Amino acid sequence: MRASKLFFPTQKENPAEAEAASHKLMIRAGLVRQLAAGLYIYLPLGLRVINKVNKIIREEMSAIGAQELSMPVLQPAEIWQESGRYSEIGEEMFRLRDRGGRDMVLGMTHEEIVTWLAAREIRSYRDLPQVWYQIQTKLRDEARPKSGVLRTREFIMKDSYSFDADEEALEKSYQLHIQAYKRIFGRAGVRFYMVESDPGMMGGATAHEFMAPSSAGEDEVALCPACGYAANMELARSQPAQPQFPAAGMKEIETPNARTIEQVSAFLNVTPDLLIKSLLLITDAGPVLAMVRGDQELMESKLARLIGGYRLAEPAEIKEITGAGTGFTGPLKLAIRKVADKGLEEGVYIVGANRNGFHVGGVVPGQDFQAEFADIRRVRQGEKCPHCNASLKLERCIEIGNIFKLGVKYSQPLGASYLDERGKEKPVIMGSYGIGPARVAAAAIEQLADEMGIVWPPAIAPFAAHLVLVQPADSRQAAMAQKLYSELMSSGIEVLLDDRAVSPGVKFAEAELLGCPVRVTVGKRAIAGGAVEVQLRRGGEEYKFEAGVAAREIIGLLKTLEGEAECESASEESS
RNA sequence: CGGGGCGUGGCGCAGCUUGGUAGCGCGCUUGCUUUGGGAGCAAGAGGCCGGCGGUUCAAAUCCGCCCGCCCCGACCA
Repeated sequence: MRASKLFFPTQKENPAEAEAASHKLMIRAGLVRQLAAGLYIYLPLGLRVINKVNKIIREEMSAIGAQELSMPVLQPAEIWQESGRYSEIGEEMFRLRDRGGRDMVLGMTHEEIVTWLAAREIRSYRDLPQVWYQIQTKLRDEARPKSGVLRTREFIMKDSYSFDADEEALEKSYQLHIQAYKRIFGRAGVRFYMVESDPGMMGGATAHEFMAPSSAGEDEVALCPACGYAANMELARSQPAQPQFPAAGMKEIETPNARTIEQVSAFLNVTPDLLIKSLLLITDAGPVLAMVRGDQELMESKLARLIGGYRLAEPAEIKEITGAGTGFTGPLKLAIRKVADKGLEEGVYIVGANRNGFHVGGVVPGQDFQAEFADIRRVRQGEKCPHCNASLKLERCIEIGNIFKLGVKYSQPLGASYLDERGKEKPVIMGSYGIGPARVAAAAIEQLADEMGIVWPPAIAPFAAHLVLVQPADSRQAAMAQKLYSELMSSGIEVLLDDRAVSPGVKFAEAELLGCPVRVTVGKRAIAGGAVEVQLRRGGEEYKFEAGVAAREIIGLLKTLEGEAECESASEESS
């Protein structure tokens, strides 16, 4: 491709609305343009990158026997009513009506549709297993689109769906996907972790996420550097250090005006980990008291899995339910549902007395009050791994892929069943597996970019080589560049030839901004010395190759680069 | 949905407090020069100041409503 013909509107300055590095650079390098909140146009360079990612995905999906198909984005609401998600999912789903007045939706995912298909076409155990996948547009009316291409309302997604006869076979499909995903992200050149995750609205028991470490990410994961334990914070576990507890034996303590954990601990001159933080919450089923240790925080998603949706009680409600003002809430003599963090099962604590100006010391949970004990606290950096006692590390990540064991969540309501060897009808056991190609590209930018611009992993770069023709008007330079260009192209190397009549500074700066793995310079030095200069975008290493062998050398260099750039799973790297 | 910020040529911004001629840098066009790190000189083009309404002799500027975009939080297959 000649730069003089390529549409790649670059910008020197960062766009005002961009925050994330990938967002700024994708706009500056002319990869994307924003149409509206969460809606992006992919320009030629951006599309090339997405297509590279998709090509890797197709190869690896095909390698595990998955078959590509395509499904409608516009879908009848009926199917979503049958699965139950029409009412479960709120405003996040785009809903509309066709001219005949039928309720329709725009697909945010395709479990329902693919299961509808399976219900009609899979009849026998002989038809199983199947893995079908699609790389298609999905739509979600996101509450808050953000960070450029990382969270959008319309996006391309690879989704695959496995259909198996039983749990054992599902496990096999699941493992195959894990392998494929590791190969895909590895080849794409992004660092990633595979972590345990919350199945959420997808349903099912087991789920994992593939997480690319980046400060631009929205998720946080807990990682054990020793045994490899890795989990999304939504369900990560830990063993916190236990403090020295005082003797048991309840006694009321006067704590005038000491309401917060800090105030009470300062007033009584004890560390916050000897207190219990009691939060009064309101659910549809009435008030719930949630308790965590004074120095810890409630992990709201963990609690929500246990008690459903909730909100904090208003001061008036606290007064009404506990009989005291805010800051003196505690579990004693309170006849409502109580959930205490598992870490509180042992120890002796100070709790609110449900009486203004008082706390109660020497309280033994499980003895002085009853509660459901469950893991509802937020894991903190440095706490001990639940498996091996090493210190956990917390890291922000971009979710680039996820895999779920769905079981019969969709096959049952939508009637996807088969006849087994004995002629008995059984539900198909399903799994679902997603990858966001745009997130993979953005994660690569986040992880590798420098002050000058993007640094693409070779496998997903829009071009393998960026050939800078310094002075197109000089016929000797033009001829040398043209020859090299043709040689590389005929060997299947994708080259961007910068033949524009702009100053050299612009060409070099833009080559760095675009981030292709190697830059080849043909200028007056190449004419004088007979050798072209080659510089690696990543690391900046420079080479000189004689004009006659330059093409061959560059091809060899690219091959080496691609091999080197393959990322192992980041978690395996550390173990 | 709650909280905050922003909206002025294509991009980045100033002007708004204290109402009166719309400005800067980059980019763009033309010409000449230049050509290994975002070139120089000269001449130009380009803006219903997000929208509607109000106050005023007069509104980018003051007031009200609305819209859009970004950030934090809630939400998130």
